[in-house]
Amino acid sequence: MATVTSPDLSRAVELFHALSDETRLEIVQRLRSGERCVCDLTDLLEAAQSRLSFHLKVLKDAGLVVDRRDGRWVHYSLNREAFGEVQELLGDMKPSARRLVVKDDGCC
Amino acid sequence: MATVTSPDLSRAVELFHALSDETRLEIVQRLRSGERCVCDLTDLLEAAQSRLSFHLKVLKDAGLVVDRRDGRWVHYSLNREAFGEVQELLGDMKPSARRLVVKDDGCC
DNA sequence: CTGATACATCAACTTTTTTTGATCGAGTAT
DNA sequence: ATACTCGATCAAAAAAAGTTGATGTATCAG
Repeated sequence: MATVTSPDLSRAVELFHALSDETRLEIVQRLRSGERCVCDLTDLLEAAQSRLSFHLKVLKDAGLVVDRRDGRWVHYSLNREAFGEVQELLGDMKPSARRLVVKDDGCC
Repeated sequence: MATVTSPDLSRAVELFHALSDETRLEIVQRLRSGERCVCDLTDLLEAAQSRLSFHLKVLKDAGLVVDRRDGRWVHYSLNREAFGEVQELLGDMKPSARRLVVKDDGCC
């Protein structure tokens, strides 16, 4: 049971970073309904192909999406596990319900 | 019931962005156990005061932390609500358990 | 083989974010 | 008042992230 008290902050940073861009969140939205090829996404988002490729790579590197080659198309889809990972991280970060009171003898 | 299908992506971006930095996540960790003044944090994280001030502002603007002035000290603490908001967003983003199959007549 | 299509990658450039050091204001203590 | 501390803010510099257009690679069609 990893608490976020010491665990890989880097991993959390990577995941949150991947989710901190509007284009990437739009991609995620589109993928919610199922897998899509890049060409679909360029149409749907009206974005340049190299731009989408860039963002898909960020998402893929973070593990949030996976790709599947099919002939000359590459289909991307969400990776349920990674999203679970984010939720878990978040659970660890949330202030505990009954939070410890820090000895408040004056301050500093 | 807001699905992430149209809702404020901007808000999601703001929240995820605030969480996508190592220094800020360290701050969040420290605050888990209760409120802290900036001076505590500069000690704990061994970071320059203006640097912490900057990151605290990012967290505060996103609503993830709140501050409370007490004499010449300012105490920061986590805002449980905002973390709940992130969890909710995430729930909306996660691929649905049984995901719709997109008509896959060829492609594109 | 030749041409076309889907996508990745690269380099140059632009924009945004982060760091640093200095300065300012408010609150305290003497 | 004077001096000191906590912390916000600002400007300049550095670093990181994103965009764009061109080129490369693989696959498919003819």
